[in-house]
Amino acid sequence: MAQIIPLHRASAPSPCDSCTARSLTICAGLSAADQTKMAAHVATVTLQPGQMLFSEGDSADHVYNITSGSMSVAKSMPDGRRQIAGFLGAGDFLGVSTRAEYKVSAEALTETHLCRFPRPAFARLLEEVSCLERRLLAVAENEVAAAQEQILLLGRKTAMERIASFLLLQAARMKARGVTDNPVLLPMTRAEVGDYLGLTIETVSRCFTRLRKLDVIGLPAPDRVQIRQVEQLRTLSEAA
Amino acid sequence: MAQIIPLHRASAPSPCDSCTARSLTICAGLSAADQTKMAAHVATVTLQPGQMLFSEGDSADHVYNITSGSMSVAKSMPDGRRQIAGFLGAGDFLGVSTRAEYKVSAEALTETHLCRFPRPAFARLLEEVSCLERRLLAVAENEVAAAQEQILLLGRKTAMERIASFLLLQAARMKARGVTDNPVLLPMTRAEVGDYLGLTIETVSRCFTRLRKLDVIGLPAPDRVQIRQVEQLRTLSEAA
DNA sequence: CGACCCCTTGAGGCTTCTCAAAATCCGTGG
DNA sequence: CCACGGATTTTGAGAAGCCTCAAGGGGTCG
Repeated sequence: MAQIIPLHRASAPSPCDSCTARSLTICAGLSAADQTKMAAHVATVTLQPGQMLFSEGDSADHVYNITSGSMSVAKSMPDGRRQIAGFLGAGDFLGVSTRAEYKVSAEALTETHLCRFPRPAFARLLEEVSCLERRLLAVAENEVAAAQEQILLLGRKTAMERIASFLLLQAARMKARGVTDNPVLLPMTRAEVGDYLGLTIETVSRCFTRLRKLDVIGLPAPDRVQIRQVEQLRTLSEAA
Repeated sequence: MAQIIPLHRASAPSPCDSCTARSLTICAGLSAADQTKMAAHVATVTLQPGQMLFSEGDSADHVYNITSGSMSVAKSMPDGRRQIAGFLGAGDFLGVSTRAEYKVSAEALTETHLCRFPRPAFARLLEEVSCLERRLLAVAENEVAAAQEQILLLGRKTAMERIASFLLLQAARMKARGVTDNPVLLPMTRAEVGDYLGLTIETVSRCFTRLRKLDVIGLPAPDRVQIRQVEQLRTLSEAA
């Protein structure tokens, strides 16, 4: 279980202009003038593994953009059952929705750096930077498509199909980010994979073992998955 | 199983200005001039129950807005397993995502009327009507939040919890639309409820029966659910 | 070296699915 | 108005997949 550490325990936000220049995807392609406008409002936040950025029900005061690292976005039930809705990485947004409260919790998986915008500043930014809205809309549409895929996975796929789909998805995401996609890196624990796929850690572990015995994957380390037979994995991701 | 009827078998699209004036939510609050701009590009489409508007993989040539009726948005697997990602009603959008192909199928549950925008016209509209993008962003954010709720339901809730959550959600949606929210109307079959909740029709039916025997709900007709004990239903929606 | 955490493996139980059949609803036509 | 046929819903019995509970490795860090 993740520790819940108040945000102020994280390294204090500080003025930041490098994040816009480096890897804030939203800024890629913006004019220099627009980038400057954004940088003026930006602060950085650093989180250690297991630290919460915000929790379900917290007042939604800020919008965040991940500079580096990886996070999970989750919802919980009163009895402790948890479901991770998605994993986020560099360039992804948190808290864009215009609500009074966050509807999900956000937790760091690895050391993570974020850009933080106070909501009013972010709203002003939307006015000033004309193409920002278009970008956010495209991002949101992608999120919807990813969520629909996840809904199919959770509603209709078997444990093995979920694991196979997950590995392929993770590989595709790494490739899209320009990182080596084989072996696949899993910056999350088995518990987090399970909470993402709607399974228990035991079932996740058993599926990995079965895939290894079938020689479809290799497991050089618990957080490293060597894909040996992509086609077989693809078949397993939708075979009944 | 829904019949697959090519779109051209539906009533032919025809010029439409009434739909913008009446219930096209996107237009509510727009200036008269902006509404006129939109109407110029709009055609209407009418679908009968079971008719497909488009299927997964179809070329995404149009954007739609539902004027009246209800539809389902679904994804399928090669072996026929189907998962409904959501139900849509008056005011909801279809096909906003800027992709070459639709990633889901859209099917009418009841007789449905839609406004249809050719994609290029819709893109122009985004330029011309300044507040449209903001609206679409808000809509997309709501879709993401709804999808996350659905992900929690599919990943972690029991059959009974899913049914209870579904009934409460359906009641809330009807209330939001200004329709009577008790009894709840279910414009979809048990098969569609099952495909939405990741269950079989038998399990859906058994849960309804159990709720009826507990006197939590009444079933005056298969498509009508009288909620007798809201609090009990709320408890059941997250009790293990 | 030992404690802790995470991962793996095993045995048994429970929820849900599958397969099958009966009951109900609904539109059609006599 | 009633009888009929098809589709939908309900109910039942048995099977299967995943979860729960429990114990045993393996790695890391103090």
